[in-house]
Amino acid sequence: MRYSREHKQETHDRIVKKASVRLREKGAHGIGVADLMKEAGLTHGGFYAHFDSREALVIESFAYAMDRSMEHWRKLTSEAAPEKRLALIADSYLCALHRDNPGHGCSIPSLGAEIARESPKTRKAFAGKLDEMIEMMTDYIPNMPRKAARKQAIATLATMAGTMLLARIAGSSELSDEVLKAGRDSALEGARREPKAAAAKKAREKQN
Amino acid sequence: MRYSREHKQETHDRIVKKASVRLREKGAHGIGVADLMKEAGLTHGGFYAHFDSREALVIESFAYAMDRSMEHWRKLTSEAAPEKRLALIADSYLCALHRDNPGHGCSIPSLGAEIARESPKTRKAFAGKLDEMIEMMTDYIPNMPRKAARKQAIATLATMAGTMLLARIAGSSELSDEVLKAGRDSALEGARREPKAAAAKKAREKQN
DNA sequence: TGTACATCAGTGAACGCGCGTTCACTGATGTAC
DNA sequence: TGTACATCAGTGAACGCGCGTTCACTGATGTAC
Repeated sequence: MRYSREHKQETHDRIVKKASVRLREKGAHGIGVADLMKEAGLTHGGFYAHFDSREALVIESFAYAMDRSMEHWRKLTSEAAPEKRLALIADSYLCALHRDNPGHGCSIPSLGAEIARESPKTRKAFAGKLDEMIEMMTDYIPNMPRKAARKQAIATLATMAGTMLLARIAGSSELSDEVLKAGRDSALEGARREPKAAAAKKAREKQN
Repeated sequence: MRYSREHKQETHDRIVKKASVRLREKGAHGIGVADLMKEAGLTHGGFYAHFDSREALVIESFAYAMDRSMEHWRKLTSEAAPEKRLALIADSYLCALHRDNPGHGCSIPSLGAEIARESPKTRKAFAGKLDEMIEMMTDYIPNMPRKAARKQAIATLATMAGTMLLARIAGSSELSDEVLKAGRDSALEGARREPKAAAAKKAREKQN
């Protein structure tokens, strides 16, 4: 190798990083290879030294974005009490800052629909990251049997993503703020109430 | 006019109707003018006798689709007891048939993200229909002050749209069925429990 | 240490293609007489 | 009723443009000696 061993990897990572922002902003088909390369300070010709196709970049970019979301959640919750973690995530997700900056936000509301229409390969890559995200949220729901917690995690994530989608359709209007607020209050409802099984278990533990 | 008075309008409506299906299936940018006209049994040249631009067709098509969704809900609930209406809508929304046939389903999960990125004109048209839909769902939540009902309607719609989005990302896998089920059980939670204010009002009414 | 050579990340012109849009034309149909 | 004319929804070739992809080339850098 002529360039230092890390050089190519660094460039590759820079392209993915910049692309992940612009793709979330403009949509999976909303920006071309030439512009994406320009974002990384390069010309379009070099693209295929790094990726087999445009679609390959799309896959890497949204996987990167999903990883950043999960990393963000991890940091956000690392020092919080277990029962407060899910609320921290939901509140930081359902805010105007996230709504107005899709480029640095969750890929599900910004790219989900388009990715679901892509090739099975692309869709499955997204589905895998989705499952990771669900598993992560499940870990943040304490005092519930795993199965019930996972169900609640899915419902909360769906409410979060759906609320963000509606809020972005509404723009940054009064309606949009109303939507965000309604979603925020609703997202955690299921997790807040302690289900019977968990309550019973807790009671048993107290007795011992 | 040479052709019968209704002829042009009929053709126009046919284009919109067919386009609304294909656009929901393929995305707001996923199919071209020529193919959309072919769907209606026409050639692309005649397009601009009916629409100012491709974007104008997109606006008409999703408005048509949103109206069809609301009409469907109206029929679905017309003969049901008031307290069962929301559940009927949520159950018919969160089924595999809807997931697997985006072309005949709700525009929010299929077109929402793309429309949110379009021109203000397009986005506002969508936002208007969204508000109509919220108002309609609010009417289907009985025994609640209007304001609380509207909040619940937004939350339920967000959960429905978000669940469908996640389910489509997951394809038609086991995960996808799990997502649909979790969303179905969660969508109505808020509406099922009677809030204090409504309960108090009911009690007062009983007393009189 | 200095020089000649090899490598390969990155360049930029070029490719075929499909897109949204325009436009001169057609021909079926309604109207005038 | 029949005929000549006017209209205009629809046709299909053509337009400029931007896209994803290819490819011959460049030149900065690492390596061999």
